[in-house]
Amino acid sequence: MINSGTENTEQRILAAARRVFLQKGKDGARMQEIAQEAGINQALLHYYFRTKDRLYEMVYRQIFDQFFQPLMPILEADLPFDRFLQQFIEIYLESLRKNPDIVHFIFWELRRGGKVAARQIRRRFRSLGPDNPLLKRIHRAVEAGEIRRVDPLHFILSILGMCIYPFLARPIISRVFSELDVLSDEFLARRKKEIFQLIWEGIAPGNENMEEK
Amino acid sequence: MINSGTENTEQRILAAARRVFLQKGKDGARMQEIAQEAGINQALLHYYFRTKDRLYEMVYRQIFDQFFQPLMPILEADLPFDRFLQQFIEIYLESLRKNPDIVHFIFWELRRGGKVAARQIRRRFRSLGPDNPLLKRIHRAVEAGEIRRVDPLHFILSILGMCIYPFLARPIISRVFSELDVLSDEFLARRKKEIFQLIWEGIAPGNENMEEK
DNA sequence: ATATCATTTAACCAAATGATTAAATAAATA
DNA sequence: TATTTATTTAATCATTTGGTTAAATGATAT
Repeated sequence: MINSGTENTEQRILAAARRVFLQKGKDGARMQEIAQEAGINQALLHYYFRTKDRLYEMVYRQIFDQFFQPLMPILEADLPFDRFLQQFIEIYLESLRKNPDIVHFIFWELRRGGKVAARQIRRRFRSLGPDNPLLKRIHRAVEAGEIRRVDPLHFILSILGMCIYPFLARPIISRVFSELDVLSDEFLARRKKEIFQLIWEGIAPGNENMEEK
Repeated sequence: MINSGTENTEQRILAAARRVFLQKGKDGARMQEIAQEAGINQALLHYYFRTKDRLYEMVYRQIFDQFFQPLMPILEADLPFDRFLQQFIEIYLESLRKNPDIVHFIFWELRRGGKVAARQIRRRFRSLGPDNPLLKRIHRAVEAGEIRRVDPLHFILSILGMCIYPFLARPIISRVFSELDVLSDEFLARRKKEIFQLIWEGIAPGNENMEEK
């Protein structure tokens, strides 16, 4: 019982719900508003998804997967670590740029999501934790002497924190530095460079001799 | 017309409201719940604060100021930059540990807070942006050759990102790495060390000769 | 043409929500 | 003691919210 009309409507609802949930969170989103956003009446929302909880869970799952995507292509490309790191940062920043609304939602709903969030974490337990491919890649780099000895988990937290924070702080940055747009090419190109450079060579004076590739 | 009884009640309400707003956000918080948390009846909430919006704005302001405190003591201490940086990281992490609930709330409500958030940002415009003491300290360090040339703003974003991210990701970390407690002494001591080391010397192989102070 | 599913409208439901009210009592102050 | 302010209770209010209903119409498949 799948036809293009029905599937189109369902997708339309999901897309609308996504927009509203990302903006308002679950608590702040209204079913009537989602219906309006999707261009349908509210009864149809319930026809397709029954309850707000169900709709929310479906949307949450999509968003969760999108945010915690493991970026497998570059993880499998077997690049030297410095090239790998540069590409990781670039792709990660670009992904955040394409979906700037997600970061605020993700962390808030991690806290608020209760069972829903717990379910998604459980579903992705291994790939987020013990079998995290990024963890493994870093561990390999340490063992192979590509980078000095670091704690892989802490290293990941550092990289991700540096990539994500400007997007979280964007509402402030755009107001107090009026010429700065976190989503602009300039800012992100600079961001990519500063992150990589900081990670690779640190800031101690005298660490500046690195040749650009 | 300020007496200890009244002020006590007002503070009690504010403290309760803070706990509930931090946990549920503005949208999810209920006046009846706040009243219960404060051990009063709901009518008194309105007697003191009139509306949910007003109560929220007062609480938001407190929390905002707390989160964006400029840590003036160490900024004024005129330490060498590496010592300064170590202390900044330590104090910042400790501050986050004392108020782990704030981070999720702050960034979500930056997005959701609308006029309220805008007002607070405007109020703190200069100290967050153009006159940011941390920006100045970094700029001075660059000019004095204490550290290599970096973009001060990007550098701040990196430091803050690295400090804040584990707290944001805590709901995940605690589930997928069951032995890890972000708020524990061990984790934070390690975090402090890894952040400083990464910032100071980077990860390129061969950057490992730094003596511990 | 018939049957089934998708969609709409408008009204309705039950519960929850922020807020108010009236009256009484408790506490603080002069 | 008298007055004023703080606090309580229980009920109420108006509105909103997620969800339901009945009937009709539109779209699709056979």
